[in-house]
Amino acid sequence: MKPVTLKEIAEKLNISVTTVSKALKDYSDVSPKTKALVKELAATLNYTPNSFAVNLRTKESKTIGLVIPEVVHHFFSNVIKGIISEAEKEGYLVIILQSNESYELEKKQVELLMSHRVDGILISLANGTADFKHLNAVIEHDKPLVMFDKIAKLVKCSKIIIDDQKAAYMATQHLIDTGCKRIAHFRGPLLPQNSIDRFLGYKKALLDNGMEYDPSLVYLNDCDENSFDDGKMNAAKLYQEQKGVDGIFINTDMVAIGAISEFNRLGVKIPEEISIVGFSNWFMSSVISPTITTIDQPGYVMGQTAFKQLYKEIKAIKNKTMLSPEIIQLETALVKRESTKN
Amino acid sequence: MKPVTLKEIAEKLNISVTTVSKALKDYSDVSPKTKALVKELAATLNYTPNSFAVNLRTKESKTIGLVIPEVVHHFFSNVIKGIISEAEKEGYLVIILQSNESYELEKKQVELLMSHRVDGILISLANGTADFKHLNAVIEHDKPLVMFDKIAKLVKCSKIIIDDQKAAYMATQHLIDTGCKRIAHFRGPLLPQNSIDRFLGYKKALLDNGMEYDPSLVYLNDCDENSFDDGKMNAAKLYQEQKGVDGIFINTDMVAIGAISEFNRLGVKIPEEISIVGFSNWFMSSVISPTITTIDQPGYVMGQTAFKQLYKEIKAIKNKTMLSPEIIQLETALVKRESTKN
DNA sequence: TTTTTCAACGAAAACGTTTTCGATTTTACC
DNA sequence: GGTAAAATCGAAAACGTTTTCGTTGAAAAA
Repeated sequence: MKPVTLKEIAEKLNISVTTVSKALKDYSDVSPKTKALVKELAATLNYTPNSFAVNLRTKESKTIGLVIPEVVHHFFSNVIKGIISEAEKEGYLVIILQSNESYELEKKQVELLMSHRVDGILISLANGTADFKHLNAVIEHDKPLVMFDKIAKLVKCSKIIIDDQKAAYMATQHLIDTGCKRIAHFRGPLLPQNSIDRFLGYKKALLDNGMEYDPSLVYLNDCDENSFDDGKMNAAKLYQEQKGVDGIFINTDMVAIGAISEFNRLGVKIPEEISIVGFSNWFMSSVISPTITTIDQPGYVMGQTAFKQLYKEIKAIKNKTMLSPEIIQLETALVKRESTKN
Repeated sequence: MKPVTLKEIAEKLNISVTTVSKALKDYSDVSPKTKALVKELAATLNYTPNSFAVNLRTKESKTIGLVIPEVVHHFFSNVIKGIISEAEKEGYLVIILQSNESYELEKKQVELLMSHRVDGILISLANGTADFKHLNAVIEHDKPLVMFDKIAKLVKCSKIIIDDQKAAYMATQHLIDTGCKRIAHFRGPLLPQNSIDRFLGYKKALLDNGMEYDPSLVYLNDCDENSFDDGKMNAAKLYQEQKGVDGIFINTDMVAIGAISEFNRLGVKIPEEISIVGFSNWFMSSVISPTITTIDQPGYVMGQTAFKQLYKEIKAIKNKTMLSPEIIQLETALVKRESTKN
């Protein structure tokens, strides 16, 4: 059962392929009569343009690539959903690839997308990525690239982010406002800009409130991941060290959940003995006990915004107009729940 | 900065496009010398074949489509990951689309994928899907189609599933074994095969153990979704009705979490007063308090298996060999936790 | 030497579409 | 009736590959 082509329609109607093509695209130089004829036959034959041929001719595939560190992740799931839904509105399809937080893999995936000639690339960096040649290569090939969430400041492209520093400041300030005197920070992996900014926000909030900044209260992760077990381990360590900590600002809800789980096990009361603020506002943090005070990170909207920006740039390149990169900051909000006092 | 083509390589080397193409694909009728020459130049020029042209010529895109009800979902995230990772091994890319549990949208998405001429389609049905014309159309166009998790028995294609009935039986049996005398069931939406089979397993376990099956203890969902709020509502309803229920087998962990949250609020002790078994083994069910006894549903492996089967069928169609549809059942296991007695 | 075989290459068609540009016909205008 | 303008169509090139089938020249066999 072969797919029907323009040629077949043309032969059946005794007209040329050219006219058929034009009729279907409502060119002004084909008469209303033949247009009607062509469209009718096309409909009954169930004609669909061969997208391979269209791609070759138009040099675009109406497909974009998306590279994220991890698919199984509440935040990124929401981003994916935002991207897909927005892309669909413009007739774009989305190819998803993961980097597994590995620079090597991320590089490979970007190159794979380039060789498949997607119309643009959306990326959130792996925690380990410190070299940006693969990204600059994309830009040099005149292919639109938009980074979101985990970005590299050094790459000249549009970026969709939140103000991590401000959000972290807000989170820490809330701990201070609710009476915490000695506040620790679980900061996650070393490299990504996110971790750095959240740490800076934490530090700034302390200093602005005339509190001491004690580096020994900042707990790093061992690996490049923000995992449940990291939360447990850091919580256990903090408990052991007995430094009089009464509040923790934690990099990610997943880690916060691990910490809470460990504190529950150890019999540490939350928020009475230790208050906790997480980051991301996963669904999970609203159903765990105690529910977690956290920073709402708008994943869905970030996905939408990222695609919209990419789409703008795709169109710009088609029209050969230059567009300078934009940095778009999305709003975050503190969500107060049971893991902090009020 | 235009991409380099075979033609340019040919001109630089003063040979024909044909020979260049053959050299790169190691045809036997080109001399080792020219092969080396071509390959070297191709490497330095950073040649990558124009996939649009290759697609048009070979009539395949090395791309498959995936349609799922919902992206933001722990189980489906794992399936996606399994599919992507397996697809990558064979050089396939994955386009993801959602149906939002809507039949209309599902139909549209399938047609969209067909018009983009993917090499095959993987699908997990929307809860509302009761008509299968859009799926049969795929098969009639000789395009491989594999269904997983939420399937339709009536469609003649390969299916990757778990034995829902057996798993539900196991779950219910566990409630019985741990002393429950009056067991309710939250069954989820009406239509999907999953719900039906899990319900049947529940019922069979009761009868096999000489217990009464009471239809009034089966709670349906209002809408086509398995939501947190459904769990809360059904739990509240069950609490109000005071039917002496001491155990519940719940369709999905998400609903179970809602129910637990409501029981916690109402002061109902779990598992002392009511035991609960969920379904799916989400990560969340291992961190909530109490942790939930549940059925482990292998999402990642299901994704891998689904792609492998699709790949087999893609190859079969290329070789024009017939392949009859396969039904592959994956193993599930009961994960005992705190929401049931022991 | 002549014939046969084989190695190495290239011309050309094909995949199905889009678009430019020219050709033809019809209509409008004086 | 003649010319100009507008309406309608189609030939052909192009996008970049892949693959079939011939062609050439040289080596091997006779």
